[in-house]
Amino acid sequence: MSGRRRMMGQEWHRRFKGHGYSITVPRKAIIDVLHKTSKHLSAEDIYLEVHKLYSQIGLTTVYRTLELLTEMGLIFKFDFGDRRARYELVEDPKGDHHHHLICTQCKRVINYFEFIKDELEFLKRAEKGLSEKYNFDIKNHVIQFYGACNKCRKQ
Amino acid sequence: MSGRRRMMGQEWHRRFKGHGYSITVPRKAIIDVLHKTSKHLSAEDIYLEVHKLYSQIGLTTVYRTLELLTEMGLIFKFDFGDRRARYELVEDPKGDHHHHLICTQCKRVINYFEFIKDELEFLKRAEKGLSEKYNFDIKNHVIQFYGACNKCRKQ
DNA sequence: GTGTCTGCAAAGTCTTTGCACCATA
DNA sequence: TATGGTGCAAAGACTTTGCAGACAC
Repeated sequence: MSGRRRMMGQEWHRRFKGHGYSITVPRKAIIDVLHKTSKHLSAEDIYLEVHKLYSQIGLTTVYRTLELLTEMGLIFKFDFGDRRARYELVEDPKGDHHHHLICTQCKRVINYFEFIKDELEFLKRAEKGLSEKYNFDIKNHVIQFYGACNKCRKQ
Repeated sequence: MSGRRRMMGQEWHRRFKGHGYSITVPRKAIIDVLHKTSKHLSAEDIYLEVHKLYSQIGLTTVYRTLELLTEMGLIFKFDFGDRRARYELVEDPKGDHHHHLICTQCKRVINYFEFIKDELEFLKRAEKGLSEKYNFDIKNHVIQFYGACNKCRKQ
């Protein structure tokens, strides 16, 4: 794995400009927070974190930025069943591609990193076929497994 | 395809009992609505539909039933980006397994039915491996592709 | 300089909860 | 008949919107 794939400052800049948006302090701060974690943060989590460095940045801006990033396909917006949206960088901070196991009872979410190679083979074919058939520009994908976690299945 | 796989009355009954719940008129009505569509209905959509036959059934019951069914793993709860939850039977009404292409710009959702066989091979391995490693009882899975639909990519 | 972005406060909207009554097993 | 289910109304919580001032390029 030569060359770090994760987007650095310049890259974000380019993407923002490409979409006609400008880079601002709040937006950069929010991206940084997402960069530094592998947790599934809610808008408020992010707000609180950003607030430590830039106390003047408001929750509204966080929501607006997250919507922007979601639309650009730079972050994922999840709904794991507790009723607040959770956000995650599409490009994992550590460069590790992962997906989720979600317990439908206790709502616990487990990140898993296995079977990525198997996944790739399948995805390569599917993405190619689907984007041609539906004329759809596929940027990202999500795979989730639902069921009962070790604690809940005992009950 | 011998033997219809979709759950009939008896089967739902059994599953409800298994979880300690009872079958009631509202619950059956809600399941029926989901059975008869391949659309992604919101709680209110379902309420309105159920209301045609049973005008006394309230929106609250719809929400409570949907939560129950989600927890039991009988339906999926999606968040496609407009801000209301959408529900779908895990076992497709027509018996057709499908997944979604989601446009992050206009929020359009396309059901696709291709590559299910490829998917199966990959899933079989992943599910086995993951459920063993995490001691997780996998019941369902979701695969989604995000990007720009044919209309939005032109812009 | 000009269009975009931001913050605050207020409003929205989907979803959940409290409580008394009713239905299921 | 006892426990769980339902409906209504009210509350709750996350998220969005309006508007004036500030900022990016």
